Amino acid sequence: MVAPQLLNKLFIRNDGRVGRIVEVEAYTQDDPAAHTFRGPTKRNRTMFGRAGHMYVYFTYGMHWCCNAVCEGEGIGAGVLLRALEPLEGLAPMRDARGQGKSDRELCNGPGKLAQAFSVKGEADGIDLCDPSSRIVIASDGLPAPDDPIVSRRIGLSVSVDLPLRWYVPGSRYVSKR
DNA sequence: GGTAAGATCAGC
DNA sequence: CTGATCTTACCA
Repeated sequence: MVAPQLLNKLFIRNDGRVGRIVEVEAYTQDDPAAHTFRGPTKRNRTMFGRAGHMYVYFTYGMHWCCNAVCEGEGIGAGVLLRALEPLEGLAPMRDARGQGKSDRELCNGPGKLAQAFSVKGEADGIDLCDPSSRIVIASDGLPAPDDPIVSRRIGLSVSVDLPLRWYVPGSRYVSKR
């Protein structure tokens, strides 16, 4: 399972916005809660593509969410980025999120971090491992925690009990404890 | 062509 | 706890 390996990696936009990934959830194709459960559709097709690309989807009529595709071509699996610790570019994040937001409120939720980084549908499918991409995931040397907290995922109506959510112990930037 | 539900968030 | 808001996917 690669999901917890994304913890402590950096989510970087090439305009200077940088956040550290502190919370993730995993979705595999055999999981009824995953968008890929019933096979490829127009929306989820990038999750059936190459690993390391970004799957961006729109939900609840107003929110975008970012995922890292995790399995090889033909297998629909990914990791939802649920929260970041904002490190750089807090001003443009606040411009996107609304003034008056505390540091903690900028990226402590999947819809919030997408908004903070101005990620929308156009970003679907970009290669997060290609240094020339607008958005990448990279390491600054800080390894993933060896004692990540595991819990149930959030906001689901099926597969409610699977332990597929991980977050950095002690981080005050997770969406929920 | 109609519709129910949704990997959420902000405000009361 | 509830309302907002609208796309997607499934069914007829």
